[in-house]
Amino acid sequence: MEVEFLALKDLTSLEKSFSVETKEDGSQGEKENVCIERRKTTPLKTTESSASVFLMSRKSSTSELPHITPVKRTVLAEPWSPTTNLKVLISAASPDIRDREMKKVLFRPIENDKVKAAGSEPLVEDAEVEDSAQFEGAFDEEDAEKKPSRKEKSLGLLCQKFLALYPDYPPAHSPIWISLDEVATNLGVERRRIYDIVNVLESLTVVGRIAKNSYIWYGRQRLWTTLEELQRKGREQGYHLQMDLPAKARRTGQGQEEDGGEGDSGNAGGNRKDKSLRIMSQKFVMLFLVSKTQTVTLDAAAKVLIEESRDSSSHSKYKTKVRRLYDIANVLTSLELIRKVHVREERARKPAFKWLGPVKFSNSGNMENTLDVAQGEAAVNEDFRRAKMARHSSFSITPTTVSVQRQISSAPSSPRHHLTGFQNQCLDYTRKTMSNGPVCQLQRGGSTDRLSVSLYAQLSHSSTSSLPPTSTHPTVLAAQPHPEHLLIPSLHCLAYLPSLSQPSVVMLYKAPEQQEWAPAGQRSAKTESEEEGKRSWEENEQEEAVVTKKSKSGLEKSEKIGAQFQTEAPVSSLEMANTTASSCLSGQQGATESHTGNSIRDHTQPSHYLYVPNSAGLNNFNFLIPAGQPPASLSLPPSGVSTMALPYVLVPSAMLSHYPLVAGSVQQQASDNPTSLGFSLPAMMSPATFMVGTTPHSVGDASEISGRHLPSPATPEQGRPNVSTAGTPCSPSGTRQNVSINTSDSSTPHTPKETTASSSKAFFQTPGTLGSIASAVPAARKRGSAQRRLDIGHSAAP
DNA sequence: TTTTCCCGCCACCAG
DNA sequence: CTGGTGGCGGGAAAA
Repeated sequence: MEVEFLALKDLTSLEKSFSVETKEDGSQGEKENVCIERRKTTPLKTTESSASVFLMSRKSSTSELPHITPVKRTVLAEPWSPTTNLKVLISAASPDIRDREMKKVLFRPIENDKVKAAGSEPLVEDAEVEDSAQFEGAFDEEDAEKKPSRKEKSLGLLCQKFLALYPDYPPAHSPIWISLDEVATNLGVERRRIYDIVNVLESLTVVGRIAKNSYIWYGRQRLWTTLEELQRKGREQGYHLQMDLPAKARRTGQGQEEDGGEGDSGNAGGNRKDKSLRIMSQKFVMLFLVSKTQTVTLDAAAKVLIEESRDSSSHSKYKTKVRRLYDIANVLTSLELIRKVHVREERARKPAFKWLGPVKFSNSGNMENTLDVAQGEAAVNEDFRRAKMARHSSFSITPTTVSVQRQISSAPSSPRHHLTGFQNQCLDYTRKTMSNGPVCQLQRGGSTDRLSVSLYAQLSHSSTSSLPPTSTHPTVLAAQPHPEHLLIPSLHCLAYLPSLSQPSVVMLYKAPEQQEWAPAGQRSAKTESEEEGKRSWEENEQEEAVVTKKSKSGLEKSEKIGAQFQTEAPVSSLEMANTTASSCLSGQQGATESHTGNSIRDHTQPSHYLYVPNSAGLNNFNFLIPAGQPPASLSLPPSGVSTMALPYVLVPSAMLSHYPLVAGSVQQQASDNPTSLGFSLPAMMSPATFMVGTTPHSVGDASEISGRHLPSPATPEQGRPNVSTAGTPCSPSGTRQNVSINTSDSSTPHTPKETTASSSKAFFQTPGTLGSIASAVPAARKRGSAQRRLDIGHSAAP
């Protein structure tokens, strides 16, 4: 696994190399800091959102800096495509998100520019990239305007990214550890935000708390069981009655649960604190589960919750509750358990949410572990499907991808855990994907078969974890384990999104076989989803929210494109993406032909691609590297720096972002984006070769960088394999080499630290693994400390 | 305007 | 204390 990570990193690094210089800015490194700081300090923050992540590593050098001004960097970072890409993918998965994504996408280039302007960087990247630059220019136009909008920072989006980092169904035997610090760092947000997400996830047992800053990722394995329990509890409590009641009537017996209730769900340690968000989340979910309509209005939920808490339900209380519910709803939406709708009640339409998850838990309770869940379940339960539908799970990251594996390099990092799980997951994902609403539409397209393209993404950042010591992460150990598996699964996997904001790399590949996958059940699911989609269209009112948005925002474009196959439905961005990818792989030409995915699908070309989001330097371009390919293309020199030559495809990020590119319908895009995209895929894809410098590992560097204790490779923790080596067999592509890419050295002078650090470490590590620490930690902590100071100041000062 | 909800202050708590 | 958590609500961006 690690390998993979490494690989990703490497990839990242590659990117970096391009842009290398960015790193040099010292400041840039820490996004975290940046993020944090910037907010306060600069307005710039706007953009920031998540993107920044990767950079973190750099920060290593200066632990202190963090606070300092990172702004520039941030900016830089953010804009990037990586994030964007994610978003895109995500969006594909879920419409809502999509919208946001779309919007966002547009601007990144701009941002980049801005950044440049900011001056911090050097831009070298640009220079290097030059070509790209040109392209960029083109793209820029499109981007031009966006900025940071609030949406980019939304909890929902953040949650998506978070979810994308881990597999829905991690292997039972190898738990995935999560370090909040790392996550925060990777996602480029403050910890505070992560708490919000984690608390909700914990309430549903998607994660379980182990210790401070440490959580275990359960994914959806326990979710169904938890939901079932919640349903039971909800009934016991009479929530269903309450729902019906007017407002206050209910009160019936609520008291009991309150805090205690949740227990099983997962909270490990009971804290009273848990109270609110966690409990509130469970109660909110209960309301859905006991609701006949499976639709709950915020208003009703808030009232019910208020009563329980017995608070005085002053208006302010109500307001506060509603705010919290929005937070929860955003997370649940990301989980695809609910979706926003509007219910018109008497006079007006009220915001409400509709449950998309399972309602009947026919199976005996424990599905969780079962088989590996996904498959079995999927097949079996409709409910599951439903749940799945939504998700963009596809995005989830699974780590494993081959590419990743390969890499490994040094980083100590972490978390490979994911990997293990993958296999299963992969399957699942696909299914999900299939099933998912968004995707579902494929059928229409006529292509029943989907291609399975998988995207693997990785985080580039190195988050180096700050916590090295933590130690506890057993997971680590586990994780590594069997690279092989990884590979296999990968075949099936539809898509993995890069989890992070910056996925450094994404692998796209098409499954060789075509599958028939969708078993009847799934199909049905699809159908449903489709139907839903239709309804929404038809129905306008309620659901529309989602749908509409899509259409409005980016969708139109995509849809148009997609139209060929589908109409209304939200296009499955994924497909689009897939298509694209596949097309690329296959030969570019296809794109045109295949407007639809079909053609593409047909192509069997399996190919794996490594998708390298353009990072800083190349704003607009993304590289698709045929992984599978022949190694020939790649060569790795054994020793440290080596350069690889890879055939690659440049894809304007913009395009990627808008899925549209895919189909060949460049035009459409064009329409959207005014100038930019001029190219059609085919064109875009021109293959080329590119050299990447590799550095074997930067691990050391990283450690150095951080200065911290970082264990660096050696880290005790886990035994993670560490590093290097890695060699995991990568899969299909076999080219692990690519992976290795990493590095730093590459061409630029840069600071190794940064590069390495960032690149290498980060990826997924889990919880404390990496040494990255510095970067990550600092930011968070610093921030925290800062606050503290403030706090202290208060208290003390007086 | 209203709906959403980001942001981060600040209280709490465990170590 | 110190640092991790997370309640809470102001206020501003979306709708």
